[in-house]
Amino acid sequence: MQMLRNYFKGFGDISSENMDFLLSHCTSLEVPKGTELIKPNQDVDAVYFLEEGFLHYYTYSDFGERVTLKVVEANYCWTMMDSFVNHVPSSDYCVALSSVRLCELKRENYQAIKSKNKELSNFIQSIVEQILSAKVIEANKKSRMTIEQRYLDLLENHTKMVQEVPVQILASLIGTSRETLHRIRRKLAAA
Amino acid sequence: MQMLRNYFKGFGDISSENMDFLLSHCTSLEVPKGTELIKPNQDVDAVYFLEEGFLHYYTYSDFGERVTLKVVEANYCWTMMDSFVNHVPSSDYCVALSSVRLCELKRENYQAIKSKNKELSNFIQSIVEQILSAKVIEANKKSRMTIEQRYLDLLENHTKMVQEVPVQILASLIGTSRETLHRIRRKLAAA
DNA sequence: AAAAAGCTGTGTCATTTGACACACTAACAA
DNA sequence: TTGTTAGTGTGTCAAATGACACAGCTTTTT
Repeated sequence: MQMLRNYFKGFGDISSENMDFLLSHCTSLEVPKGTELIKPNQDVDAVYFLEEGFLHYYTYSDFGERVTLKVVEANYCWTMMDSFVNHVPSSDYCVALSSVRLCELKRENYQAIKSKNKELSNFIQSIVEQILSAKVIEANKKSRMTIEQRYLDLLENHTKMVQEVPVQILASLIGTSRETLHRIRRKLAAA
Repeated sequence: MQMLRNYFKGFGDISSENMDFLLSHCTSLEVPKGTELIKPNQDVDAVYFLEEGFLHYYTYSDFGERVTLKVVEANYCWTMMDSFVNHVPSSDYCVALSSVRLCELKRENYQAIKSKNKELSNFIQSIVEQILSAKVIEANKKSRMTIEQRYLDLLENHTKMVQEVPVQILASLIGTSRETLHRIRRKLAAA
C-alpha cells in the first residue's frame, strides 16, 4: 500500500487523516499470471492501481484482430473508464501478463471518499483533472511519433515493459505488426 | 449561449440558479477565419466551447511535419489541457479554420464555480469525469480502426467537417497523407 | 485586375508494410 | 516426459503508402 500512498502524494498535499481514510477504502490483492480481470459484458465497478507486474488491456477490431489498447505497468492507475463512469458493461478484456499485485478502489468507496469532506473531494477532483491532462498529452504524443519513435520511447521510458511483455503485444501497442517491429529491432541492433 | 446551456444540461440536472451562475461566468466571443487563438509559449488560461465553425488544433513532428491533433467542431468543449491544468506554456497551435463563435471560461471563473457550492462542484467533477471517459473511448476507437474506417466514421458522424475542412487536415487527423486519403475517396466514389 | 498563396486531383516510382510460411525455442499441462 | 501451446526470428512477395511532381482551380492579397 506504500506505493499507492506515494502515488497519491504526487497529486498534492493532503492531511494524514484524509490520506488514511483514502487508503482504508482500498484493498490489496494479488492475482496469478493469466487471470482474466475483466471480460466483455462485465460491469467494472472499481479502479485499479498496479503495484507490480503487467496487465494487458485489449479488444478486437472488426476484422477479428486483437488490438492492444494499453499495457498497464506498476505505479499506474487504471480502469475501464467507460464502464466505471457510465455504468455500462465493458466490451474489452484485461488479463494479467504476469503475477500481479494491485489495489482496488470500489465505486461505492470512491463515492464515499468524494463526499467525506471538502479536502478529499477537491483532491479527487484534482487527480481526475491531472489524469485527463495526462491522457490528452499521451494521445497527442502518439500522434506526433512514428512507429520507430514510439518503440524508442518504450525502450527509454518503459524498459522493463519491453523486456517482459511479448513482442506481439508491444507491436500492437505502438500500432504495427510484430514483423515490422522486428525489422525495427534488427535495424537498431545493427546500428 | 443557449447552445452551451444545452451542452451543460446533457451532463445532468442542476438548479436554474446554479445554471445561471455557471453561464454568467462564461463570455461569448467571435473571431474571424485565420485567427490564431493559441500560439506556442502562450499560457492557456481558459476553456473554450465552440458554438459555430471549426478550430484546427495542431503541432509539428520532429521532422517538421504539421500534425493535426484535433479538429474542434460546434458543440464541443476544448482547451489545451496540459497548459490549463498544469499552468505550463503550450507548445502547440490553435487556429480558426472558419469564422468561429465561441464561449470562454477563464481559469479563475472555473475555480469560482467549483467553490461556489456543493452542487456546482459535483457538477463540474461529473463533467470532467465524463470528458475523461469520452477521451479514452475516442482513443481506443481510433486504435481499433483502419484509416478507411476512420474516414467513414468522419463521413457518418462529422459530415459538415468533411465538407468544410481541407482534405490535408482531415488526412492528418486520421493519420495518413492527403494522397492516401484521396485514394480512399476515389475508391469509395467508384463503389 | 493581376499576382500570390492555398487547395485539389492525379500519375509515377521507390520504399515500407502486412500477410503468409516455416523453423526453432520456451513455457506449460497432461 | 511428452505433447501442446505460445512466442520468436526470418524470408518472400504482393499490396499499400509516401514522396515528388505538376496542372488546374479557388481564394486572398496587392
